Amino acid sequence: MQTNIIFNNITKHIQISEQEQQYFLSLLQEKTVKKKQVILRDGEICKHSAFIVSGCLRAYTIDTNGFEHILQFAPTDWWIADMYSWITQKAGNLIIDALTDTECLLLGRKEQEQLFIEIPKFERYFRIITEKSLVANRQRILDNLSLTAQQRYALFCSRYPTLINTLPQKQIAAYIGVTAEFLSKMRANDLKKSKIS
Amino acid sequence: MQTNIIFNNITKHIQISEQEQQYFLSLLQEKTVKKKQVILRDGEICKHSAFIVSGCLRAYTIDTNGFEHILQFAPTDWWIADMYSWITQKAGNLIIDALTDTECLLLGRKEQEQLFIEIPKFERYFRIITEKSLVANRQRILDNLSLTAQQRYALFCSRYPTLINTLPQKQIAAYIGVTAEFLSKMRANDLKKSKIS
DNA sequence: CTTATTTCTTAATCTACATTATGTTTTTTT
DNA sequence: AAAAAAACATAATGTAGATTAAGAAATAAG
Repeated sequence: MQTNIIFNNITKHIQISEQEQQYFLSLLQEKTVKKKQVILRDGEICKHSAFIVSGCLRAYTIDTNGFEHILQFAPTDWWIADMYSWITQKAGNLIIDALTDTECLLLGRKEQEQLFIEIPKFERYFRIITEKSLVANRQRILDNLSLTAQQRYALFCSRYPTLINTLPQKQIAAYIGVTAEFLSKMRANDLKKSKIS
Repeated sequence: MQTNIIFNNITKHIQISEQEQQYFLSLLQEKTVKKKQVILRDGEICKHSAFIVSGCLRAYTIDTNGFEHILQFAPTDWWIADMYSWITQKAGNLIIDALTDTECLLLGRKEQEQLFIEIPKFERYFRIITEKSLVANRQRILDNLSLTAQQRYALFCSRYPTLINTLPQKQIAAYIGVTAEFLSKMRANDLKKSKIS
């Protein structure tokens, strides 16, 4: 597995020595996940945070009517976890599964705590990426409050150009908050308009 | 100003000595804000993060149709900032103003960085509260995706019982993502139902 | 290569919530 | 205490997006 991807990510935020890299690596656990395989179920405790080396996972819920609502996609270079369950070590309500065959690196909560004690710099790393994630999530809330479905779709396309071609439309619909049928309709409209101009 | 509120908050997460308290306090700046006073405008750089000692601030945007969308309320014991602008020190897009007369403590970004160097424990404090904030924001995204307006209002009532009696309904409407008219209608319906049962 | 499964499209109908409008009550200002 | 402004309520009408349904296209599985 290509472990250099994770160090590339880390060294954008903090500097670490070869030794520190080795120690960090020793805390991680490699895992491969087959497409459609579920790695965290509703009601379970999230024991690990996963860093994606290749492939794509997703975190979502299923509502009382059986509809899926996607909180997060995690392609290469992203972390994913049920953050609530991960930090409290109580039962969560998210499901995490694989949209494609995926390779990832798992970090246990205990291992993370140990890491912060051994190499405090890593606390900075996680603080920074948590801040960035918070900023993105806050923006998404405002987008959901203030934009139409059309605008949210356009924004998704510009923000995640890679995912548009990799993911099925219904997954994107479940992320931006519309039905697959309505997304299909919007795309048909967009196409008509682009032919005119 | 009651500075013990902030230390009460901090010591829930980390232990600090009297000396460390004094140092931290020396980095803060007291500020009082009158109701309706704006402390951060759209397009400005967010120089400070504010901890609320008393009163209530809010962070919001105004869309192209002139409608307000509220990202966050900050009553006593909460931090508020334009997180994007705060961490990048670039121009942000949030407006922050006061819903009631408010007393708060301001922490500059530079001062925060200095703090992390002088007393690394504080990096832990901010990591933890950022994690908690992230969890809350992620839950709000899922709520917005999966719940009806009725359910979101009920949830707001149970989650923030204090705010319901303090804040005007139109502010709550702009937070849960409905018009003030529709919230009023929902409340009338709720009332009818509660009279029957 | 064939069948089954999943994904995507189109279209008619429906509904939760927005918009517009008008009046009332409460709060703020003078 | 009067006047102005803001907040709240009610109701008619409008619409973005949901629901239902049913066929077509693409992927996956045997």
